[in-house]
Amino acid sequence: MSPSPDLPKNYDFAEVERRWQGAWRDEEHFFDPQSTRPKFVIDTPPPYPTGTFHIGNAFNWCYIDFIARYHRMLGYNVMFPQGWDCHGLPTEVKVEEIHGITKNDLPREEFRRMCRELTLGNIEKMRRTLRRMGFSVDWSNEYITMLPAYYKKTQISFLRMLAAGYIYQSEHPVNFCTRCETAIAFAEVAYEPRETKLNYFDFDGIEIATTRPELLAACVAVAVHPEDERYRGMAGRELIVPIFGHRVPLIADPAVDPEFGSGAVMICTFGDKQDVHWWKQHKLDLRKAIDRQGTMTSIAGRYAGMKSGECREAILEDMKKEQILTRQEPLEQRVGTCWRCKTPIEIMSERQWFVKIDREAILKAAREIRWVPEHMFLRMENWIQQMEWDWCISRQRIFATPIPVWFCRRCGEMIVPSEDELPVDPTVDQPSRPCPRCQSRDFSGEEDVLDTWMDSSISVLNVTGWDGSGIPPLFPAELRPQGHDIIRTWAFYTILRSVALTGLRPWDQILINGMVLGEDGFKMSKSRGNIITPEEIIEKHGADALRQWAALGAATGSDIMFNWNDVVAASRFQTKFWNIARFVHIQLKRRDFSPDAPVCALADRWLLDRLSETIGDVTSAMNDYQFDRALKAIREFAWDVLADHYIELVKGRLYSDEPGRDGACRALYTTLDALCRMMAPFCPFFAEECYSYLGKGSVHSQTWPAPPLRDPAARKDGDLLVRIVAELRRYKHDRGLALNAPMGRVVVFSSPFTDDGGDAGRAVNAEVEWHSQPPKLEKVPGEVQFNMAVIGPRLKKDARAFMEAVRALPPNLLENPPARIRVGERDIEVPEGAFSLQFTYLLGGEEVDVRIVDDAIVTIHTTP
RNA sequence: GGGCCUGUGGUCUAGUCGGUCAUGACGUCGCCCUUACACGGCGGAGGUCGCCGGUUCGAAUCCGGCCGGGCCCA
Repeated sequence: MSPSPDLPKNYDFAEVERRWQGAWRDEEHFFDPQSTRPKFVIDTPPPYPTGTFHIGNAFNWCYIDFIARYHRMLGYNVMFPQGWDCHGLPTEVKVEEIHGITKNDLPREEFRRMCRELTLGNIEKMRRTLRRMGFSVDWSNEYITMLPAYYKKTQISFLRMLAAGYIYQSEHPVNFCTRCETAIAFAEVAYEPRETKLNYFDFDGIEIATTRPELLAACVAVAVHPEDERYRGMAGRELIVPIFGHRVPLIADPAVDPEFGSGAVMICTFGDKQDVHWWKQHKLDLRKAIDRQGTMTSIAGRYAGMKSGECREAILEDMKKEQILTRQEPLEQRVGTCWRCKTPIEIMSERQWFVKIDREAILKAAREIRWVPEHMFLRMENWIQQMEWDWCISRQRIFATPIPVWFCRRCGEMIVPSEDELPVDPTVDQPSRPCPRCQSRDFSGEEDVLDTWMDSSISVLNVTGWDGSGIPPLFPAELRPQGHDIIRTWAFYTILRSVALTGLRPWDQILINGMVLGEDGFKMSKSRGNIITPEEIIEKHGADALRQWAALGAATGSDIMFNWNDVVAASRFQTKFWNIARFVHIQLKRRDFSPDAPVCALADRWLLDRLSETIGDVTSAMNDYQFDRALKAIREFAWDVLADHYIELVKGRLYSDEPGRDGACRALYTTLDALCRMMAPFCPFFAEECYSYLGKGSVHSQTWPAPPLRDPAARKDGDLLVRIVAELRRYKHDRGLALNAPMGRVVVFSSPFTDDGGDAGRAVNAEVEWHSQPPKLEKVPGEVQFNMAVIGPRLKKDARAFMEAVRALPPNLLENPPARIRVGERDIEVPEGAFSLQFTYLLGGEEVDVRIVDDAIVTIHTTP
């Protein structure tokens, strides 16, 4: 308790944050596999290593770090791992850009090496931001999905699911991006509004409306609604496709909307998802008119070789020539596009790999997880329930985990490596044994690679120690923190994979955070120019201030608008608190005090009771992940209760050498200690710096504070004391008196207590006397105040009539209420505390001002 | 078109399993440089709690409808 240096006058966040960042050791945050303490494993989202850790990441990580630090203080063995989800198209594109090449110019392995190199550099940049933010990441559990140690596990998971029958390959319609030349999953399809033309043309006597004339060559049927009078009896007929001349059936299907266009629709393979339905249902032909590059195929006849867009124009032109195009009208529609490059997706039938989706099992596991906020579960539920196709996991890319499979060139047999041979790249490596069926050694390796979600959806298995079999030792994890934008992807796929590989839910709880919006209320984007980087904020106000913004800017789960004001307010709070700490430190040092001194003064016991209440509030808010409430409670307590009320009240006592001084010192010490601990998860640098002056080591190795004292009587009396002092200050303010100006004699008539240890008098610079007996004042009755919290529940319908009856009572009865009162035709019992009569008081003879504070009467004798 | 969320003083925001006086921050106005802090203190002004209707003694809070915003999906 004898840290000697005083706190500097100003808090220099830049110096302090730099110093502590350098002083803290990574080992302090390592998960301890040997420990017997309860575990708390967090399945941290592995970000995509773009090279910048943006503010949305920072926001998400703030929540995680609050939780990690809080749980460590509660005694948990916390794992806060950091992963990097490396594979994927953006890096491929970036590498092509940097080196001025296309991926097909180089051997696959060479291209991958370039991608890995870029990614490692990006990861290093992002690590720096993570450290600068003060995140207590467990770097001993870092993982990088593109490295063999990790993607080996991805391959094992693939083989396990393949063996278990979860994975199959099949020719099936998939979403396909012709620019990226790869299949994509539904989760990767973004819908965008586009203006297009609805073209009406004559189709062998029937008018058809279509937005995709270029697919005419792929037309396999025409459909009408079975009840549509216009086409009564025509189902089953054959029609000749204009321009191309092949024959297609006219079918009836209730899914056709008779109101749309002409009520007749052409079914192509494939224009949209509905076409796929009809194609399956009616067992129609398959005609591929567009290839993987978006070029028309040979079945498009004279249009073959054109890009689909050119083909559309050419066909419309030819329709005009043949005079079958009857009209065109503009149409607003939502087009499915590739979420990376915004190219409209095509639905194509391709041989692809799929993962079976077991809706019921996934839903069951999802229900076992505690969703915070609860309503986010509905998004998962809706997504699961409307899934129609299995998950397409194969991609035609390069920088990704290879699908570890070969095919025998002679007999077609599929060959998989044994698990101890992994990882493999089947385009480079060869099977270790000949084909089991035909003994051939001539193989072709699978060139398709895995969807990146196949990597990241086993993040939880990886961090919980999965070795490829059974249930990992730390499984399930305690918490998955993530944004609501990836519920249908990362959360969904992870649950799916955990169920498939372990039969269990992946986590006990999932905490969903909102999105960060720019100051203008829109999502941050380059095109809007409303991007703010974490570095920019840290530079101006420090990491702690940014962290406080994250905690306080929005209720958990809500989207949060970035707001400089909140950051500035956070740094002001730090300044305020710094001064509180400085004041306390000066007082503790000024004169020795006994750490065992009894805390008996009313104000001191009151402070400790309020502190205890605050600790309780903050604790329960933390347990519910209500960081805004938690930090708000801390701030309000520190600023209002401690600084503005308590310290103002006991200043005089602290300046004195009275014995009561020790009690105040103890109360302050206890309070400062507890506040530093509660702030530690939110602003780790600042809390550490303040705490260091207490000379008790790092605040981050302390336990979460326990309430020091519950004293309901002191609480009640102290509230009154504080209110009386506030009233006296207001009185001075109203009179134009300086707050420290002498104000003569004040007499407080209050029955609850008569001893404040002299605090009030010193605080308002007056001679304050306390009396338990009421003064001999002339009472003048005033307003009746009703307590609706009592009256409402007891009297319900009669409340209004009751209040009218009370108001009508004569003054003497109002002062001493009768047990029953006549309301209309009935006698009604008067509930206790139903109302109270306000009085104004006059003290005969002497000229005094009277103020009423709750039940206390305060007389102010301006002429002593 | 469907699902979920949301609409609170000039701005942002808390509160939404009903209880008189609606939270806080920023801004704004007035007074005060009181030996921790003017990045402070004290006090004030400012709100039909989106609109309409219903339930209730009582609605920001519950119910219905309408209007606006967001997210996810068709």
